Amino acid sequence: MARPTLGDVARRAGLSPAAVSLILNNRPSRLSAAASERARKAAEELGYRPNMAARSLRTKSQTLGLVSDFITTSGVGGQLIHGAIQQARETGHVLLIAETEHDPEVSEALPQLGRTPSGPADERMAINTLLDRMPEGIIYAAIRSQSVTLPDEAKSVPVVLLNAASLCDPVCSVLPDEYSAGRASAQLLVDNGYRDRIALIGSRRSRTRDSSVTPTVQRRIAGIFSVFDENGIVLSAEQDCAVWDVPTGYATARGLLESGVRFEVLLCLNDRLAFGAYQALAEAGLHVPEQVSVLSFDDDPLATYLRPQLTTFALPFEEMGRLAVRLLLDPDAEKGEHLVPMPLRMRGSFRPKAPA
Amino acid sequence: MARPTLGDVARRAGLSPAAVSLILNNRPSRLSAAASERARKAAEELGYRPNMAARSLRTKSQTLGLVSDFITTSGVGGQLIHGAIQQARETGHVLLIAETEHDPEVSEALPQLGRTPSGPADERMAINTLLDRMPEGIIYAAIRSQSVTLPDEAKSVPVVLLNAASLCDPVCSVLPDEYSAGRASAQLLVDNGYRDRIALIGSRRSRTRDSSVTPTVQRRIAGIFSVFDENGIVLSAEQDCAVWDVPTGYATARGLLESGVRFEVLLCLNDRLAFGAYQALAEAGLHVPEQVSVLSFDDDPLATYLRPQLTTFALPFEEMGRLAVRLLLDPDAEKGEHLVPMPLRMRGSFRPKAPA
DNA sequence: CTGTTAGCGCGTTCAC
DNA sequence: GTGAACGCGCTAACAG
Repeated sequence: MARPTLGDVARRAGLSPAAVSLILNNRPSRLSAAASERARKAAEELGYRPNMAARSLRTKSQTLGLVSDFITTSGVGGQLIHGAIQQARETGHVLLIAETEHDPEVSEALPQLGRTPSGPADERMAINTLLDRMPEGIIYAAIRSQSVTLPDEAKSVPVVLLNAASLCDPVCSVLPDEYSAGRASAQLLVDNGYRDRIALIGSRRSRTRDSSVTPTVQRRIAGIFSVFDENGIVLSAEQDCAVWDVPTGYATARGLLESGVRFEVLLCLNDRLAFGAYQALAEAGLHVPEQVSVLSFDDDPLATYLRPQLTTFALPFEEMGRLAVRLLLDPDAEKGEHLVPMPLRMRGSFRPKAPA
Repeated sequence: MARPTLGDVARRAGLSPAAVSLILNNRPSRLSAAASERARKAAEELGYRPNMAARSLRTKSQTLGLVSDFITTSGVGGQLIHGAIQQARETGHVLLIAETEHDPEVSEALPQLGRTPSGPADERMAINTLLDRMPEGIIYAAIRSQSVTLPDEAKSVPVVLLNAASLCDPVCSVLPDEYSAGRASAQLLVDNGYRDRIALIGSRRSRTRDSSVTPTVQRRIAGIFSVFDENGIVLSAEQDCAVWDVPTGYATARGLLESGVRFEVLLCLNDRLAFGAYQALAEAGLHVPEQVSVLSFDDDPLATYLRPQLTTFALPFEEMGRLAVRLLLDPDAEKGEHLVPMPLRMRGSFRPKAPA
């Protein structure tokens, strides 16, 4: 009743294990067609499957490691993993997952330093636990860090950074194309007739400690302003937000409304801010999109909960997960940043400017 | 530069690999203290770590498999995985994750049958891919099925069902304690003075095809009514909902308001319904909790986005993940259902009944 | 007492 | 077509 081994198959086929191995792996050899036939038949009948643990000792393990510090956070970790699993499966690979108990406070306190050179202890531990299983490569996923420094341990196998970049190590890293999405959002306004009465919520002129905001979103902001600048557009209002969460969105939008500034478009730098803004707009009796169009980023699940649903540029987490696996398995993959487009989810909160 | 092996350590310590193995594993043996010292020192200096792939051939793999059909869904998969990883780490185990491409439509179409006896092909494939790595056990997580039938493949190692139950196989299964939570919600109303003017949104008197609703939530409903019945409480209104999503919550609550039924408490059977209800209440100019207290289930991330924040009974996914791993590793674990309490998250949407 | 050798577990690969 | 070695670690039997 135990799992059949190569030896079992060989015995049944009247061959040696070596012969069966060659046959089942389609190795070039001069084994007779009859022998091949018998071997395959025996394997089939026994339901033989090679033991990967044993095979790993000599060849590839067909296993990839994924280390992350945010599987639990914000629900998006799931999408990233989902994409990676899907892609891995296409090549018969399986994902081994570990989490670092990354203390957000610590990494927030040292934003410029990134991490200490050798990496925190538990991070090294997590990576080592994976390496012990001989993965073919490791995906290093992070949410709170722009400049990751890889622990030495990680360098013994191919590494791809997921949602993170490294300043020191020459590795592949997969990131959302924030800059292009920023540009696209501004361009969308221009193309639809909006040139003034545009308000923006969530800029980061001042330093912040909000751990939920990835440094890469600075590119989002840069993209937005690059298009506005090119078109000579000046914002009616630009509100800094220290934190990108719902209460802040509410408070900021409310402040904006009370200030008396008029605007027809509200560009929110993420969906949670937009959610808060919706609450403030509703309170003020303003209708979306009739009186105010709202545009946002992230495509958080809540974007479709809102009424009207939120038009937003999606963080392409699933596709990022897939790409990370592809890069990991591709020996010719170019080092450096690989940007994944952030697709526009056009929904009810946005409409073209009404003719004057 | 290659990873040091047991042989490397032995050579450096001037011992045989066998001796070093005995020492590093703290096996009872009569090796001298001096030899132990040397072996440990050599291992330390080389940064030796045993190769789990090789070790798996002889002993335990320290690896657990997790198969699921919903990692990607609703963001809660992450919490389940998070809990499992945490618990696994405490015993030095690592998680191997696979996803089945489970077609919701198919399983919805056959609710009574569960799954076909042998399980869908890709599910078996996923399980086999895991088994090839010799895990010590497998966690089988599902979201859309009450009565799972395990593929034969899964029976060669210990199995724990996570968020699923089986009618045919005698296995451990981990479930949220929906019945108790249902009772607790109704009891909370009673204890706070509410005996009438209670409306409920989301009951399931009629059949449904909503794939987002686990059959176990029937217990949630049963729990609620058990307490109401015990206390002779009759609902002012009870609204069926075919789907438990935001638009349905909105439409249902709106219908309720338009019907003219008066209520001081709105008991929603999940947070998405509650979210929709909030929208309808706001439109009608009703304030939460001053005029209507709202109580719900799930503790979806959006529960804290709402204003006021939603009082809700949380699905204890992280703890469920932990428990699944504990049960898997405990040879004495009792078969059958293991229920995890659903803790009350008391927030702003609920307040005791005002004295008359 | 102290430590080693030989063989196992499973699949792959090379020399014959 | 096969025997034997190998990858790595564990353990029963054996030798000093």
